[in-house]
Amino acid sequence: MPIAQSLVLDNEKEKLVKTSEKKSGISEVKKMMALKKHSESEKRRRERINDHLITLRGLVPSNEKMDKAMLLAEVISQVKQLQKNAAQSSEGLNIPLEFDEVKVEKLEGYAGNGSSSFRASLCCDYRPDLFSELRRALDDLPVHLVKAETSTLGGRTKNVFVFTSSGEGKNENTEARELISSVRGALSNIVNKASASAKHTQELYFPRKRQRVSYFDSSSSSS
Amino acid sequence: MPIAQSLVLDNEKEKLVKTSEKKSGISEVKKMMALKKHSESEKRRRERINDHLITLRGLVPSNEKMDKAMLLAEVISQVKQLQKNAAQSSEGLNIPLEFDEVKVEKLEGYAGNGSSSFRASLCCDYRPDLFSELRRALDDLPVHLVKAETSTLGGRTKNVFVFTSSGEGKNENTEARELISSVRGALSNIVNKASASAKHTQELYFPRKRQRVSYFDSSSSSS
DNA sequence: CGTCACACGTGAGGC
DNA sequence: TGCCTCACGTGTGAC
Repeated sequence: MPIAQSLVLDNEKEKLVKTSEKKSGISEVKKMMALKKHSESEKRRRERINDHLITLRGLVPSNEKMDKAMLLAEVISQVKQLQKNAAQSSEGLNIPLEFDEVKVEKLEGYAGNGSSSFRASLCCDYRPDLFSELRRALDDLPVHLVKAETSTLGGRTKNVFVFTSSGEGKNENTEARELISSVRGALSNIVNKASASAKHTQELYFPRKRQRVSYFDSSSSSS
Repeated sequence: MPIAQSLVLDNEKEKLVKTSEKKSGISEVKKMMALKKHSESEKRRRERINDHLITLRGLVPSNEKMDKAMLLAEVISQVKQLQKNAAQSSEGLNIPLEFDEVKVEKLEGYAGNGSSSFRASLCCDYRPDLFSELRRALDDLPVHLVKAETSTLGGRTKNVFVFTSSGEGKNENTEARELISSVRGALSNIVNKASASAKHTQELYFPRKRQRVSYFDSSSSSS
């Protein structure tokens, strides 16, 4: 179709110059209006997208000077990171596992003063005397408890302790190793005692939907 | 600059016709190559951006059928939500406050199925019967407990529950409001009872260093 | 000069 | 058909 050269776009605003002769008139102007609508609506679309990108720029820590692709990459890593954290704090870390576990480890962060801090966790079936046993065990150890946290779900319980060594020094690493192993031993005893007396092994895990959750007691039938 | 009309774009592929006279030949070819480079580079840029958008599509819960703008909106709310959660769980959430507090709120994130989820927290002095009272109170309420978490520090305790409505619907918002207020009422009762019987107000807050921490019992002398 | 990132207008294809 | 979204090539301005 040799309509080429028939249209020249002026640099003036929306001026349409027709150099050919035949079939002039209405259809052309209609096309133009359609095109105009189209380009305006496309502009709106771009605006919408870019507004969202601007908003996102405000949400990521790193400041202005990033192009679109970098921004999106940042957002991606941000989301991944946050999701991981959320998953950790709501699944991995705080929701009791379905198998028994004792973990003791040194925390790399500072403890404030010189002494290092530790994190111990144990996961087992819940039983009423668990907490008093734990307290007794921890009182007997040369540790300084900083934080205790327990979560209970579906008859299982997970307990996390953060503590520092009581500070009666000798070599730091030696002390840390001894402390870790004694804490681990104490907690393991408790967990093993628990599983020895475990007869109420009902609902060790739950089918992920509509599970009935009892708070601090797996046997009471509740409401 | 009257270079206008000097260039006419043919509808043929990449044919550039110069209607003026001088300087024909090589420079035109160069221009063409430059244009080609340009468009290829633009294509790469678009690819980078779109790849990131694809990745993001995989990270948001809601599935495929969203256009770019909606996707970005989703990402924005997702990021905001996760940031809020992260802030909550890393700051205020886990360390018991030094003043009593009851908070119940609707969580904005999805609960998976239709029903919304809620977060209730209360902070008060620890006392031995606290947990059984809490359990009784929660059993009496039409809630479906998803997660329970308690932390204890310096004779104070903070308890956080995440739950969904039991789903016996009516209007969602109405139900949510009623649920929130009844949960708040129940928890407030417990906290107030606690502070009423509070005589052992020793060490309500601690000087941040070398505090003595008791696990689940602020009054017993331990060991 | 090249190169980069952005906005624009336009064609294609889906409802 | 009209309106939408998307990809493309190009114009432009900043280093």
